[in-house]
Amino acid sequence: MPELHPTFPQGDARNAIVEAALAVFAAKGFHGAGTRQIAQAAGVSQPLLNHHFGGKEALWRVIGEQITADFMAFMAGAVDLALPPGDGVTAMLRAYLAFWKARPLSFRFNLWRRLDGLQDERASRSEEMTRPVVAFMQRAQDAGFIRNDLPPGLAAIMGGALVQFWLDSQLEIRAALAVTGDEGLADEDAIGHIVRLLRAPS
Amino acid sequence: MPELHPTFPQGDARNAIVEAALAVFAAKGFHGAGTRQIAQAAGVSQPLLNHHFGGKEALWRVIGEQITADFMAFMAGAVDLALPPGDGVTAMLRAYLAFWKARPLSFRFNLWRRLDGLQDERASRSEEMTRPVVAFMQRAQDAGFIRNDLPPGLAAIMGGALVQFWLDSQLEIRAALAVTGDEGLADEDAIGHIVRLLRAPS
DNA sequence: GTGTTGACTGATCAAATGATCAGCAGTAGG
DNA sequence: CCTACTGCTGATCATTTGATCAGTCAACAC
Repeated sequence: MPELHPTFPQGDARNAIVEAALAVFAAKGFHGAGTRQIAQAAGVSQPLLNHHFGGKEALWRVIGEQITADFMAFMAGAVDLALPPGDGVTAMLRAYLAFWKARPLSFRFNLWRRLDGLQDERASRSEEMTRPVVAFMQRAQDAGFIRNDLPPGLAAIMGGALVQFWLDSQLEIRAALAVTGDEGLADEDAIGHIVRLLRAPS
Repeated sequence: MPELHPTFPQGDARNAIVEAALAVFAAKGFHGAGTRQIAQAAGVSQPLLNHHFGGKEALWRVIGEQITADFMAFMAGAVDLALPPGDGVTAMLRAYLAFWKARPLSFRFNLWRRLDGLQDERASRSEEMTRPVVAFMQRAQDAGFIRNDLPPGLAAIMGGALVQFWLDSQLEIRAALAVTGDEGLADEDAIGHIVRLLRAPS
């Protein structure tokens, strides 16, 4: 089952290359991944990769854009403005977590991308990704659900950061919990804790 | 001014290599960095790098361990068990932020390391790094300063995660704040917000 | 049939990689 | 003076890198 939405309906080899490249890039990053390894994982010859994408860097960029597009589409469907603020915030964080949890390779690819990527690309991307979320958070804040002692943009992005952290650092989290003998937490518990941090004190 | 504590008192070239390697590794990661580029930045010949460290990978490991050691030493001096819980938590987060803020190269190196590094290395490292912090957080929780509706380990590590996020994502934070016309925040404001999230409701 | 187009591959290229080796200079010990 | 050792370098190694090129093959148009 492919992690990425197919780029071309019938482009068999092409999609195979994209999926294989995603896996290799996610594991070793841009510089660590070799075109031959990608080609082998895709079951095609190495020149074919250049034939379809024009080069390793272009392939990298195609994958990155595909992930962003998938994410935007998913979130657009998950953010429901009709929901009451409380449920809405929870649903949003839950969707965010579910999306990446279902796409571990894309998640790791994005981690690499953040280190490699150029600054301006990063800024514009985050701008477009956070805008709707911030607006939603402000609404929840106005409704008295989210604490109002911090800017809505910060509340929104901190929620995202904590979910990101939850996804990224299971190892560290488990270690920290073990210090006091606590056991691991389920995803739903994590969402609950994060929402509670952001809630207005009742 | 070197970012790393000198490894050898008089090892002139050796320390130059370490500093140069830190810079190049931080910029491009392990696979993106070339030994020739490191040598050139250090003002020495490329074979000298092998002569002193035995290889690129060993050099990478030396730097990583040096950063961890510096961090541990710094935090040990910054965590003051005599402080009242509230001030102690604030001081701890402030120290954490100050340490990495003063060492942007080391910070970025560590980001790379987290992606490259082997899992077991990661686990043991985080284990040893978080243990004292968790213990401290539990004390602050018992004293009623930190909210008690989440495990102390989670409180400790979430505080760290938010500071980390603050350091790592200035770009995204600025973008999110701009959506509602808010301007940037000072470090001290960030610390304040983070502590407030973790505080017990009064 | 012929011609054309596009997907695809094996062979190969120039460049860059990390590592190695022989040797140079300086210095300390005898 | 000789030896030994250490810090250091230029030259060079084998390997791997991403990219290119010529050419095969099948599908399709006419």
